[in-house]
Amino acid sequence: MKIGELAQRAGVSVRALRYYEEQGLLSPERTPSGQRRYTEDTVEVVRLFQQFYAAGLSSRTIAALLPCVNNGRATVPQRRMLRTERDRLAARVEEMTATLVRLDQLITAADSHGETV
Amino acid sequence: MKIGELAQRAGVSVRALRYYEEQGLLSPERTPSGQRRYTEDTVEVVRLFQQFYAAGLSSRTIAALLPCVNNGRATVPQRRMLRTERDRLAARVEEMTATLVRLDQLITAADSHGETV
DNA sequence: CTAAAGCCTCACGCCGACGTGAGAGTCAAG
DNA sequence: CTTGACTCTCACGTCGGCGTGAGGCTTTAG
Repeated sequence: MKIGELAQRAGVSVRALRYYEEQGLLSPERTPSGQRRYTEDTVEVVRLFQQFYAAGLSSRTIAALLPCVNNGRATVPQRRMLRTERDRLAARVEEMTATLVRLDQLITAADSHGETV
Repeated sequence: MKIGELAQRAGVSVRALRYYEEQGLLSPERTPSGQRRYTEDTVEVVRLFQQFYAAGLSSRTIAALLPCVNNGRATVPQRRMLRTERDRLAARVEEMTATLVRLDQLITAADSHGETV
């Protein structure tokens, strides 16, 4: 499929797709005239990228996870990477959960303090 | 206390403290010569800021939460803000947890695929 | 008293994930 | 065969949270 359709179906901008390619995350075929042609599975892959970006992973990190995403395979150091990133993400989730608790404390404090200030 | 001490005790840079002030997060007293003087409680406040920043909140958002942080009080719209931000954060935590699960899937897939590729 | 350390205010630099034209080629429909 | 919708490649702009000097006062230790 062409870049416009992929963009729409994956919920990102055309610019973003070109950027992902620049970062080594996508390598679409090209027509003789130079236009990009993507396969169906790319839709899901791009959505996964979005999820990773949203989780705070960088292009570099995502690029490093690519062998797993594409093949389901990975060398030993790649698997170490995977676990490292997993742990990093888990730590961030814990931090944010703690922050959530703090916010809740602030809310209950504010609520109990003055009801209709 | 002076800015350098606060920076060290709160674990941020002097530049960061000046930046927080620029964003309306801090309003320290000034000596006649213009130097900033902070109170003890500011140490904890700054740490809270760091926690909020780490959770992805912006300066604007943190500024909006200030009345609660400082007074434990808030007007009705401020409390709405608080809840909105809480919900936003909660949503992000859920997203990231989902991403964590995805990563775990990738890991187990990679592990079960080829043991010592 | 003097030197070093710390503080002050500009104000430009950086990085990452794109946005946003500019200018030009390409492709399907009428 | 033209028109309008897409696509291409530069390449600069943006935003947020600071880093990093520059140039100049102030405070503190010896």
